[in-house]
Amino acid sequence: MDAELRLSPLEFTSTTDRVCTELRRLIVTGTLAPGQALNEKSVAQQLGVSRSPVREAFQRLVTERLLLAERNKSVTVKEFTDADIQEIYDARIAIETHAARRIIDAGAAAVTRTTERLESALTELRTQLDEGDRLAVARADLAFHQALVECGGNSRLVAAYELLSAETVTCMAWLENVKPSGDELMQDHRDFVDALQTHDPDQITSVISAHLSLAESNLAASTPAERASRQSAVVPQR
Amino acid sequence: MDAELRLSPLEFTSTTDRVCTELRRLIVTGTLAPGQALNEKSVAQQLGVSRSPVREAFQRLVTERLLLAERNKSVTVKEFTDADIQEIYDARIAIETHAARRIIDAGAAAVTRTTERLESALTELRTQLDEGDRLAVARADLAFHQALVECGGNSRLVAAYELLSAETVTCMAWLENVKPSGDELMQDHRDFVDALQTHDPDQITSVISAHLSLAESNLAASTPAERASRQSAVVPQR
DNA sequence: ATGTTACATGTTGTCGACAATCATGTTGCA
DNA sequence: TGCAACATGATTGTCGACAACATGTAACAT
Repeated sequence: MDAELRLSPLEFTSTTDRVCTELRRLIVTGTLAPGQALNEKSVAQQLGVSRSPVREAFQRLVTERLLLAERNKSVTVKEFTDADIQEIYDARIAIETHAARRIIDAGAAAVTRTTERLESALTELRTQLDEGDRLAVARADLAFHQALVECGGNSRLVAAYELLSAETVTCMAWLENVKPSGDELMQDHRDFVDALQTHDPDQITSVISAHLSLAESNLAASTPAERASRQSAVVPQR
Repeated sequence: MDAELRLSPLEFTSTTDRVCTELRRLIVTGTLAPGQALNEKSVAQQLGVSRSPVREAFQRLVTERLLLAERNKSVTVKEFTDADIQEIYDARIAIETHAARRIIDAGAAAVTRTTERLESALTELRTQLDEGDRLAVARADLAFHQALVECGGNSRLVAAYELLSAETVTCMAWLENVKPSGDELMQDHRDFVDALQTHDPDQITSVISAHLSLAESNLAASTPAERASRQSAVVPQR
């Protein structure tokens, strides 16, 4: 009967999921300004859905720390202080160093496998650097680090790290990051990979700490990016 | 005028918050069985609220990994496998060791302050041990570790650790934990505090790893707790 | 007896509406 | 002119209703 036409897996995604994804995108790309209040009705109308899924998406994004909720007040896009940036990078150090140690503990094969993934992430980073899109570079950078954490094999730490990644990108989107040159950035990540291959936990730990501390100070030293251009496209309705 | 009756700070908590708190309590105490399906209407009726706040609470608890959601299916209470337990304790090691290192980095004053908090947590643990309530002991144990993480000063890691704590308690509530004797447990935590006072990062790191690895194997070796008694009090409506 | 179809029931996903709360601007009065 | 009280409008919190979906049961055909 149905021998020939083998159909696709066919995947549905809930409305809440899509709202969530879209809002997350708008936040991490900086399209929605920090501190920006999000009107439920307005967001719902512009996305063409009702308020229920929007509210549920808000709930999720609040626990993801991208939105801030206060009773009887509109949720607002989270604003990041210097202290936040410090915390984010500190937490990233905690998770990355742990992942690296676990990978080394797991033996040479695990290190090799990780190295391959990191190399491929590096290639992507180089591509994006040549491309020139600031945010795409930031995402490729983060993808590199995320690959390391994933190789650590702890899904809970991966989840925690994803939240930190989203926060990091959000910060970068709103601060004119005093980025090192592309070559410097690449070299810095190469050192990272090399350190992993020494199989020395303390070595890789100090390299990670140094790498992230540097990135943190680069970010903290940045100035707020003016962007009257892409003014919040999802709220003005007043 | 209003000199005499000075009123309270007066705090309101949203319905969603209360639903969330109540469900969390039922889950971590094991009143709700792992795998148990939660009917929205039934839960709403029994809590005396409508489905909206219940659904929003579900959203939060899903991101807290206490509930599991599937499209067009009832959310279910998360079930934990041995792999989960392994992950949870591994993640706890990552966060606790990092916190300890940061506390030591912060200097002698920070270590002293931390020690005081840990001592007070130990006193509470002793009290609960004498009391004899298994779950209360587990909570006191977790409170000790949580105090350490809080002293680390990174609110994001504290938040991540709270999720892990809740998962840990849930596991303990459902497994007949082969607990060491009260004295052993106390001594183990005392060693923990002593290690911190050496101000040696590697020392405290290995003690934490050993402590949590031991706790993990105790938990993993446990047998599922039969509890026909306190059968799920919030769902039967059929 | 077995497998399939159609139906019946219950549950989730989504929506619009109402009540409670908050923000704002205006009026009244000292 | 300044402050307080009020009126007004908008926004959130909560609710009940309906549609879409999934599951279990009965009828039917092979």
